[in-house]
Amino acid sequence: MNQYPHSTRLLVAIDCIIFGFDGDEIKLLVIKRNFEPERGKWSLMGGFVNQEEDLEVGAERILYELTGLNNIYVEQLLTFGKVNRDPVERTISVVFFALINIHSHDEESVRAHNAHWVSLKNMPQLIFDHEKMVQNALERLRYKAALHPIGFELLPETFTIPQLHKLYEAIYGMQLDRRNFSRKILSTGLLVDTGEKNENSATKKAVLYRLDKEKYEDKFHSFWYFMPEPSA
Amino acid sequence: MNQYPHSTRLLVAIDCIIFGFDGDEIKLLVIKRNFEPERGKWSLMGGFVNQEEDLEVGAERILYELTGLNNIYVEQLLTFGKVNRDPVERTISVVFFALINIHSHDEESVRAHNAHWVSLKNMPQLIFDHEKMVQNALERLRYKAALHPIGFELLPETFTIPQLHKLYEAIYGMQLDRRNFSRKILSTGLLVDTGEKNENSATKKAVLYRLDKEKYEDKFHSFWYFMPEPSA
DNA sequence: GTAATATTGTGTCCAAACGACACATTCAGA
DNA sequence: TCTGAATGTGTCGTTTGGACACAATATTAC
Repeated sequence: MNQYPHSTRLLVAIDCIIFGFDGDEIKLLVIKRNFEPERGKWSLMGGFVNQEEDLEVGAERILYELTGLNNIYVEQLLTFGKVNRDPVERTISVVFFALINIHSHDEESVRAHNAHWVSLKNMPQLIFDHEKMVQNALERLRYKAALHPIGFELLPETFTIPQLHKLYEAIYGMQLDRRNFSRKILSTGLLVDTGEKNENSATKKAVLYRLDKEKYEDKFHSFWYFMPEPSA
Repeated sequence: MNQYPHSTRLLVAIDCIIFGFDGDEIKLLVIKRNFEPERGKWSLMGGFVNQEEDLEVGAERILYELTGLNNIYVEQLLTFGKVNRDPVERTISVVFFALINIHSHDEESVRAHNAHWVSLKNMPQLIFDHEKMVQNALERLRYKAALHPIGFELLPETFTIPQLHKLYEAIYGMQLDRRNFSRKILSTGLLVDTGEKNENSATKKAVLYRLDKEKYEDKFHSFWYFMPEPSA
């Protein structure tokens, strides 16, 4: 098996950025470590890569372990590998970032792992280089959400345009004109009117939409704004 | 040192996508392997991560070894880690992609490594999952070049707008209106007229421009097109 | 039951940007 | 000096985007 005997082998970890949206701001799911090193400190959910496990499978295993969720939006972010990033032993960390509906996870499992949703504006200190990972993930989220219809992953199956509007304001930390936003979103043709209305509202009830899955799949890899489709 | 004794350690490699532009099309620098396994086949330039070496440093070392170049544009792409991607032994590969001026590298060194520039449209078979890596890098190049002033990395210090135009047509594999492209590029304010002209031309000589480095640094992380700057 | 208030849906207007295209200019070579 | 190919600049009509007004809906207060 070992035909590359000259080279050193390293620990390979997976860390997961898990974003949710509570209706007001973007939140991050972090755990309070109950193991050494850094017991009691805040950290991203993570684990080591198993010998016979693909990286993506490992990420899904770790996400499932914490949230009880399958089939969620996951994408590989970057790999962090500074020599001294883990004081115990050199460890390469492949970071994934996931978007979930904040109300859909398994409460039991989250409690068992000592996990909590924290606000990005008010984030506790995280171990190692985990804060850099989060910063990087936030940039990626902003990047992608500006170009691809990715925001829906943070909302329930059906949602209103005002909810979507608040989500985008939270992602970019800025105010967006309500009416122009609505026009832009509707012009994508990705939203389908369910005919129902949001009963939770205290005033005028907003129309509930759902994603047009087919158009979503089709359009996902195209830019919303800039370029005509590359050909080859 | 080994305080994570339960976990398996894996080989970690670095592979480098190196793009160049010959005036007509995007080219990729690949090597003909003179070592096992897969001796004699085409492959990306790569190497293993050293015990005491950051990933970025490793990538720069490998790029320097092949091209003799420092201070070139390098960015981490993705990490490939399928269990059986390397038939010899499980190896995680962190892939970087680099953009260089195709005429600036060290000819000696490239020859010594059996390296060649190949056309993307006419690419030979590559070993392992290297073709996927290239495909992925091409997508990233298209993505970034549409949003950030990254194309200049593939051109010499001074260049003409027709050259830049051809570069973008090559990147996207499509025709772009010459006049509209020119207007768009000039409106970014990133180009400085050097006062000189391209003496190689057989007809009307085009004006040579160079990058305004300061504006380049300032604007690099902002989108060209879509969003107003995110605040926090 | 009616008024007040907050929220949602739709529309208007003007300026900026974009794509399609015309025309004038410059250079090498016939 | 004429010709052809490439380069630089401009025009025009359409579309898009941002700023903003107004109407419709539902809850609550009186």
